[in-house]
Amino acid sequence: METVNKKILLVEDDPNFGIVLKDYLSMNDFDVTLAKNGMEGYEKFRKDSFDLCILDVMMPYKDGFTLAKEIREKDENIPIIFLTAKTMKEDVLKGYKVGADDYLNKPFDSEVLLFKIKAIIQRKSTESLADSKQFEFEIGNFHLNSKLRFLTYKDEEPIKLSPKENELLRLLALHENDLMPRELALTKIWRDDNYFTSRSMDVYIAKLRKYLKKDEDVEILNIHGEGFRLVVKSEADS
Amino acid sequence: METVNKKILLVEDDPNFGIVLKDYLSMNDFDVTLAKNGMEGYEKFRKDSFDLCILDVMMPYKDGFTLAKEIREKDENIPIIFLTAKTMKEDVLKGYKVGADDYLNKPFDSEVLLFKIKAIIQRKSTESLADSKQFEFEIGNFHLNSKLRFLTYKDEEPIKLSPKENELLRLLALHENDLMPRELALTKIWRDDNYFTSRSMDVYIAKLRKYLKKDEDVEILNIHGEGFRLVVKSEADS
DNA sequence: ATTTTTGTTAACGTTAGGTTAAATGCTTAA
DNA sequence: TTAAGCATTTAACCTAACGTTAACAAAAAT
Repeated sequence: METVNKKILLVEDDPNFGIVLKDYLSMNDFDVTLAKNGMEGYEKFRKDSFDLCILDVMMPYKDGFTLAKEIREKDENIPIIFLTAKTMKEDVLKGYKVGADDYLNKPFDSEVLLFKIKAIIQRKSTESLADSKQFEFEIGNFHLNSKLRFLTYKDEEPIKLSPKENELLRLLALHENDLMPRELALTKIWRDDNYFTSRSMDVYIAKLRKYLKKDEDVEILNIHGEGFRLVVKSEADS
Repeated sequence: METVNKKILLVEDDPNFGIVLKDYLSMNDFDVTLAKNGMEGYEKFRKDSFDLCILDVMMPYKDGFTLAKEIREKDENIPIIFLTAKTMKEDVLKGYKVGADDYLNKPFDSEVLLFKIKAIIQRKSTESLADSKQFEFEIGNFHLNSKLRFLTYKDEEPIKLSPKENELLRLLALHENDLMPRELALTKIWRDDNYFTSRSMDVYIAKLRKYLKKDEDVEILNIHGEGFRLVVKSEADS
């Protein structure tokens, strides 16, 4: 016996494209439910349980972002892939803090989609602790793109982050204004909790502080013996 | 609402058999146009668009093979199923290099036909998705024609690309401004992911960078350990 | 006061990537 | 069949990126 197929909710208003994509995914051992607009998509989402959603962004009545927000209200961890028009770029996506797991420009190569689906499902299944792999964050005046590993301050040139810098900052951002325990970062990022990894982490905290100095409302505080706290002052400010 | 019915052109000179077959297919959700000989078949083919053709081979005036050739001149991808007499065997068919998608001996089981039709339509639709391979891209001031494998900068002479150069650039373009994972290119283009193919890919990246140098707004960035990113600056610029 | 924890910088080793050139493989045309 | 002309791989060498560790300073806890 095989393992049970992963279930995908596909919301796409173009019927031809929808069918073709559905068939293609079905052929690749996914159980696909197709909805032709946001309303229907939400209904189907409520009535069933899925492993992943693929949402077209541009749809009449209810666009993909809005639908995603509703879906995330019900399940904040479900992976979502957006299909966007080629003309739509980062800037647009930035506006919507929905937390996409990935997005693809239409038209796209079907094998690329398959690759991404598998990568996401793989990632989710190995992520023991259910934290969403949200990869975009607003941190004061910074924007962190954790997938492309860069940190942008206002309109300046993005700062490239190393994998460790990136993961650490992301982890802090996920706990914004809250304690991010030392042990958590060491376990999740360094996969080992000892004197040296701990010192290594401190080095990375120093690096991040350097980057974040540009915005004086953002800082990383230490909670002695416990961990760190990424604080953003006056977020809902004057 | 379902997707629109598939349209079938059926060319069959035996009126009884033709009608029966047409009705049977109609009952199974196909839109069937019946022509009673090759001439009529060709006329109807020209005036409408179909998803599939079913051609009797043995017909007066214009046989099925000849008709198929004419049809293929107009549309080289349309699926064709031939209905042949039982006595006619492979040898005969071989002579005609028409590119049949399938052929069936008369008399045949109607369910078999149905099955084959569905299989063919299914196959074609996913093929078309797989090479919904967009093959033309605007990359800054470059134009990539990925089918003819050349890259044009403004009005200059097109640069010829080798197959690998072409596929790699195309893959990058499909992910414009986004991460194109190393692993993806290696899997898709090199069909193997090891140290040497990986180094080979790096060589190709270097080649592409050389071509792309002409436009300083276009560059291929590396994301250490992850892959590459084709960035185009100031696309929606002042 | 003294120990422990944290902050920070610098040095180091390792690995990934950048690039060029040579070697190999493939196709084609003489 | 061989040689020319490609495309592609492999090799070689170099630089950049990363992460760890060490060293020392500062802060916090005891």
